[in-house]
Amino acid sequence: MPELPEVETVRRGLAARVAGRRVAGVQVHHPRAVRRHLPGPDDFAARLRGRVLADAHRRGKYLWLPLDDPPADAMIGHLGMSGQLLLPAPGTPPDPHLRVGLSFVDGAPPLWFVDQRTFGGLSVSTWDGTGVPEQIGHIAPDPLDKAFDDEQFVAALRRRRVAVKVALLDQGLISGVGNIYADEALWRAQLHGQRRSDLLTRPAVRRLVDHVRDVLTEAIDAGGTSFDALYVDVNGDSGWYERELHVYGREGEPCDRCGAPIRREPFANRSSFSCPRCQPRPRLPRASVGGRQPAR
DNA sequence: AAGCTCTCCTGATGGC
DNA sequence: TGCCATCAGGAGAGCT
Repeated sequence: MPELPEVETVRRGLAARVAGRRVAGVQVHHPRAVRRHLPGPDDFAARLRGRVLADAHRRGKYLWLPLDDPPADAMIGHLGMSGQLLLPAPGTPPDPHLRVGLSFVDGAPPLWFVDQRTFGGLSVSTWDGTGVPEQIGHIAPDPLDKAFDDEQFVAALRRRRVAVKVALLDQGLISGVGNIYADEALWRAQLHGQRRSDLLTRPAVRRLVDHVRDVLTEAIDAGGTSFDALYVDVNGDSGWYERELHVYGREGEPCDRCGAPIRREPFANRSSFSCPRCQPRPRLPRASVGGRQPAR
């Protein structure tokens, strides 16, 4: 599940091995993979052909590769749930989930966008070389970005009136955090995800941000050591998951802090994992947040 | 208008 | 054995 650390691992691989290469050809095998490129697959291919992919940037879970010679625009990538950007060694068998392939003029390994579930995608967006490309302008800075302002985030979160986990997953408020790292950060901060954002104290939110940053940083370090340069295991059985996760996917196992069995609860059509003792549920069931009261 | 629900997609898994 | 339901989940469209 690519969240910020997995995407950062991919970015580093692209920066090291793709930057500077000139695109020879583009094959779009599945139009859905370029659905965010509104002019369509042919236009997508035409805008890349002959251009140089220069460098690799990231904000949150989005990647972009500036297009050079001449410098203008950028190719944007999002891995969604199951996307991979791969540089297959010669002789690698074709992948059944190959959606887009880029070949390069120097005969270097092609760049494959492989995506089983096609939640991710590629596109070309206008970019003037400053800030972020137009298409991802609505994405907030991530907490590892110099542009991220802790106090501004603390204030913005407390202005909202939502479950704190909803705020952590809102990419317009703070980017890069997904379901797994949200649960891990909340466990570290000893907060239940349904705590209301507007009722948290400033110091509590500051602590939470620090935990988010720690979790992401530690995950990048682990990803860097246990994954190949460009391969992120979408099945989630990387070393990091086994070794470091405290709550996610650990229902029934003892809390590493207090020993209570980890609980799993439904959350917005998915699951949340937490410690029932370290992270007590808020007393009032979400007041006006979350809509419907139970029928009576 | 902020907050919430729904939808996109495929493969693994479990119940009957 | 085989079929169906459920789950995984990022993000944006659309509704209230």
